[in-house]
Amino acid sequence: MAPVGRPRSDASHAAILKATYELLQEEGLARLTLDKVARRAGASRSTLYRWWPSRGAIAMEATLDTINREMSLEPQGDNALAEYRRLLKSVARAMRGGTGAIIAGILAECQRDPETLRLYKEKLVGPRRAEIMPLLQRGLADGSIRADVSPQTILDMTFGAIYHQLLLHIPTEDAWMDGVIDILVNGIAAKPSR
Amino acid sequence: MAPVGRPRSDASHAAILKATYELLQEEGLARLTLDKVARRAGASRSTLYRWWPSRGAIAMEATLDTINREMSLEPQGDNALAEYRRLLKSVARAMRGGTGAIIAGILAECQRDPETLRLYKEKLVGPRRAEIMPLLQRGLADGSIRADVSPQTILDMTFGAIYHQLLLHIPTEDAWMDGVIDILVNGIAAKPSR
Amino acid sequence: MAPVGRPRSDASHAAILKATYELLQEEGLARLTLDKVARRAGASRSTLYRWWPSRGAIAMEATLDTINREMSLEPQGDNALAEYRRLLKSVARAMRGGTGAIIAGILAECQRDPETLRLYKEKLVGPRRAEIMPLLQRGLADGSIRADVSPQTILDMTFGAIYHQLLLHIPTEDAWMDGVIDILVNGIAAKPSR
Amino acid sequence: MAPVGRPRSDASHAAILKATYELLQEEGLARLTLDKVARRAGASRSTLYRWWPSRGAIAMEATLDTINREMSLEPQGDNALAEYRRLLKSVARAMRGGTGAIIAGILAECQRDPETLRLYKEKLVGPRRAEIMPLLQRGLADGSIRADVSPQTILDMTFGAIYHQLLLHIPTEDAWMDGVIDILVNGIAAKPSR
DNA sequence: CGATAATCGAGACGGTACGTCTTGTCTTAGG
DNA sequence: CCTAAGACAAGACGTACCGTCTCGATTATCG
Repeated sequence: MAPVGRPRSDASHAAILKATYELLQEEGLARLTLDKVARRAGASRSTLYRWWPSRGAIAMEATLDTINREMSLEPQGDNALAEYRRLLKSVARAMRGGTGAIIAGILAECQRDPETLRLYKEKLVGPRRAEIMPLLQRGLADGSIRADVSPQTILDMTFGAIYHQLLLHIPTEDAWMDGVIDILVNGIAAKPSR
Repeated sequence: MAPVGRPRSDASHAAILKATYELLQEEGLARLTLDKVARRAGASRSTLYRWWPSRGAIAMEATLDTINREMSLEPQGDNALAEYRRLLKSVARAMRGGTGAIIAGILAECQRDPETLRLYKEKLVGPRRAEIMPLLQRGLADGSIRADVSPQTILDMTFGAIYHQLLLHIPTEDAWMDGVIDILVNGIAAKPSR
Repeated sequence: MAPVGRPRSDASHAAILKATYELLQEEGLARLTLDKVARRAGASRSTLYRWWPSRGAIAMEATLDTINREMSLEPQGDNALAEYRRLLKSVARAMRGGTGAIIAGILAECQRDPETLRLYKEKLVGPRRAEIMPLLQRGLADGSIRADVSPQTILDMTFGAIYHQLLLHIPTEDAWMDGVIDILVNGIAAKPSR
Repeated sequence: MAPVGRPRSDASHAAILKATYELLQEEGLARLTLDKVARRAGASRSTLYRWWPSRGAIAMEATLDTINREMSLEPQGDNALAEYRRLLKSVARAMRGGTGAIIAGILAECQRDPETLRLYKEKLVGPRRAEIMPLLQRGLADGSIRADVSPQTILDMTFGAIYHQLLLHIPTEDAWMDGVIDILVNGIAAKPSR
């Protein structure tokens, strides 16, 4: 049963997300106003408020595609730790671009608006972790990762370190990432001989 | 050489910081307005603008005492790693209170105002790290910490993990902190036999 | 061609003018702030700024009705000079009330804001003069006013005298007005026998 | 008995008046702030407040010399009306320059501050009228001015007309002034034959 | 086909905070 | 006692966004 009334305009929806993403790259989330988005998208402010609960929500949806693409990992046959190492370096690299700044902005927005935080956890943190988790599970299963560490904590430390740099506007250099990974892998790797 | 003109009012200065701290605890930095601060402090807005460059700067100064007190570490004679472990748990504990939320707010403010970020690094991150660094240096010196890890990176990972939880509004439970410390210490500890 | 967007609120518009007029009577234009107007009118400051370029403009519009009503002249069949005499006394009388003080305030505001001066000439001086001019023209036509005086100058002198008293906060008493009219009429009346 | 303490600084006093006069010419009374005066005069704001009750008072004192000089009339042996005519034209001419604008500003200021109005009447209107009055008295005495007109009213009309033009920022052209004088003199001149 | 209903744009509305400016008072040190 | 310097409380200014609202116009489904 099709809904009654004029259907939602896909063109408008897309234009809004496009405008938002452009503005995010140009000025960052802190300087983003819904009015500027609406004007650039040729939309009206009411349309924005109709479909999104908050500025953070629009920013998140506008960035999700990019984020997912840049961070995505096609699993390769290596052992878990090697693969994890490769993954982290690709994440760090992705974060050096504009995407890192956008995520930092979203994280900041989460401190002003609980709804944005909720969405952030649901749409960004959750899926990302769900994607990586199997890798760590595999490591736990095959014994390459110590059995007594929580994979969640591993992820907390990983993303914590990366995001902390982002928030301080310090680029996540490869060398730095190597250091982090080194400590991390040493910390979680099962000790062969004990 | 005595300064000319009416001297700065200590009473006003103190009242402003007090009012700011109270408001930070009650509503958080996101809801803090200079007007509310001025009104509660019995000060005028111009006085605020005279002495502080931004909202973030006031918030930082108002919180610095508390932060420094809560995070301070009186060094004890243990070995470096044990002491570090104790330190981190005390930090995590401090962050569970209102102070954690305030710091998360400041970190968010840093994303909107470069000056606040500069002050944050200078007044908060710098001193804190300078305070802890000797501990890690001691560990490096006595061989309890692997010689090939950067103490800066250790701190990045430590605070990164803690602050990441803060930003996601997840309390830094003792058990979680134990897990982090465990990975960290294992990751940085020199392996006795290899 | 119907205007697009939400239409202007007449209620708000009226409430603003009403509030302005009340405040003008209570405290005068010098003490009038847009904030007080907005608050009393239950409007927002942005609405005021949207529709009026300046404080003076609001004050003028708010007073125009009253001024026009109080100064209006229903022409009577007398000869021109007699009618002019009656008109001036009615104007002087009107100016003894609060309206005179308001006009003095507007005239003062004109010295601080060119736009207000422009509006004053366009909305107040112009119409008023246009209304009176036919009377003087009639006098000129029927020979009761000397042909070599400019009606504009007559008006300059008339209103100049009255407004000068207003600005010095000297009530325009009937006796004084009689003196003015006497000089004026003698000065402009055609001499029958020469 | 000599007064105790540091004597009033004439240099400061003079510098303040000079700075005020310059600023009045450059920007007008409406844009004049005591702060700008103090800064340009190298004085402190408290010194201004010590010696003058208001902005208007400083402006008035700063302008009085100029005004008195520009408007001054050295009486000549003509008959009263001819002399009055000459006087008015000189006043009108003086008012075409910056002085006219300054007086308009003072008149405006009088609407916001009663003290300035009081001073205006006392220091400016009074002396000026006292200076001209003998002229009119002479005319009354020698019968060239009608006995039944009040000299005060004559002055009201004269200055009223001139100031009204000033307030509307209309230059007091010689031709216009001639028209005014013509009406006035005709209005007040004793009719030889009746 | 016409009624109904939801969407869209435009833009006005009441609010709130901003950062700046000016006012009049005060508190120093020093002449 | 006066002066320069300058801090202070107060409060208005004009601007910028916010989230809501009220329109006319558009575009679909359903009777």
